Amino acid sequence: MGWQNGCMSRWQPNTVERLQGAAITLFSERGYSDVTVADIAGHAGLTKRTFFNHFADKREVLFAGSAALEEQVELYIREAAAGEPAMDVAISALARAGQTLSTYGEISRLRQDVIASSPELQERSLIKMASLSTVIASGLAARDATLSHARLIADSAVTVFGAAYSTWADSPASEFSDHMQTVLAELRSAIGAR
Amino acid sequence: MGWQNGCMSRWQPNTVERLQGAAITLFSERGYSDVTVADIAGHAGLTKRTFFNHFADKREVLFAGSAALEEQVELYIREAAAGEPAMDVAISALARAGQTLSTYGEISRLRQDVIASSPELQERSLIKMASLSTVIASGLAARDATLSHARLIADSAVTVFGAAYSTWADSPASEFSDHMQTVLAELRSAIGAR
DNA sequence: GTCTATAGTACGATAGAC
DNA sequence: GTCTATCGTACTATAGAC
Repeated sequence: MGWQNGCMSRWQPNTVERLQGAAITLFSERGYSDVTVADIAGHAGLTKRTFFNHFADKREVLFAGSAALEEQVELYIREAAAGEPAMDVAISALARAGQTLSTYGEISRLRQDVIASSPELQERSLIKMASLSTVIASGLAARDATLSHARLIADSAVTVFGAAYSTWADSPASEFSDHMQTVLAELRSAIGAR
Repeated sequence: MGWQNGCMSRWQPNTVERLQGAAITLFSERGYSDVTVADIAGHAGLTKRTFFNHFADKREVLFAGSAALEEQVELYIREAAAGEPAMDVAISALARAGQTLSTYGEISRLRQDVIASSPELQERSLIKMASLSTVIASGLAARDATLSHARLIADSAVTVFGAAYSTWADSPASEFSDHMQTVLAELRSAIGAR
């Protein structure tokens, strides 16, 4: 057991991150359903009890960052200039908040594959995206638009975010915001040509 | 009890539709969680056993048409002209398939409100929309695009579909495809101005 | 049908940091 | 002393194997 840090803390730091890392590693190796919560906790030098102290259920370990992401997005939308078009506000808020994802790096690809392999994880992912969209829609509606218009913009921006995340996860060294802009351009040309 | 039809059938017709109608009526009156499956079945002159013969669970009664919708959309995409832009194919397939919704008429508004009132119904709705998007993406990928491009188009088209459904449900006498075109134009102007 | 493994919960105890 | 993060144990519910 490791007293790695200078002070005499009894516990290793970064509990949540260690659990996330252990979970993604084990899920990738053995598959989501063949890994127990006890396995994950043990791999991180912790117990099942502690796992559930940090995550409401087994799926949540893969979505731990989503609350922070939402908060950031909400903040960026509030900070945006008053006259800026709603779609630009939403896209750049997501692009900026998404930069934080770069701390995960290579893990993101594994995470994507794990989620793609399990219906219950895909379901949870959908819920997280919908929640993110709701946050954005509220933020935009508070600025200028009607709620239904804001929802349309928010849903579309989150669609772009999801696509950008997919391509970015395949080359996590690249800039996330570049992927956002690329996907946005792709969508614009698909929808705009008339 | 009604022997309404000329032949000597023991059962009233339109079992599924009656169950749907009963469910939406009762859900609207009492709220989703305060209505049991037995209530719904009884209201339609049937039993709980029959309900589960037609629907996998309580939620499914509100999403019974989705499989047929997917099949129609899939067909329309296969039938589309080869050179047509992917987004146009997706949008018009959804617009055409959505016309079938007009048989529900006023019920649609109630259905929307019920879904909006229950997290577990919203969750199911998300899954249905994602499934619809997957069908569209497959269809488009078979035509021309890469899968990731097809997914972007499909997700966006389904977003438009969802928004169009919301506004249409508020005035179900109007043409569904008009709502699709209106929302598409709304999105185009939000995303396109540069 | 029984049996088993696992998810998830509840309550308390412990050991440090401050 | 308080606060917080961990751990121990016992419990319920449920899904799958048999």
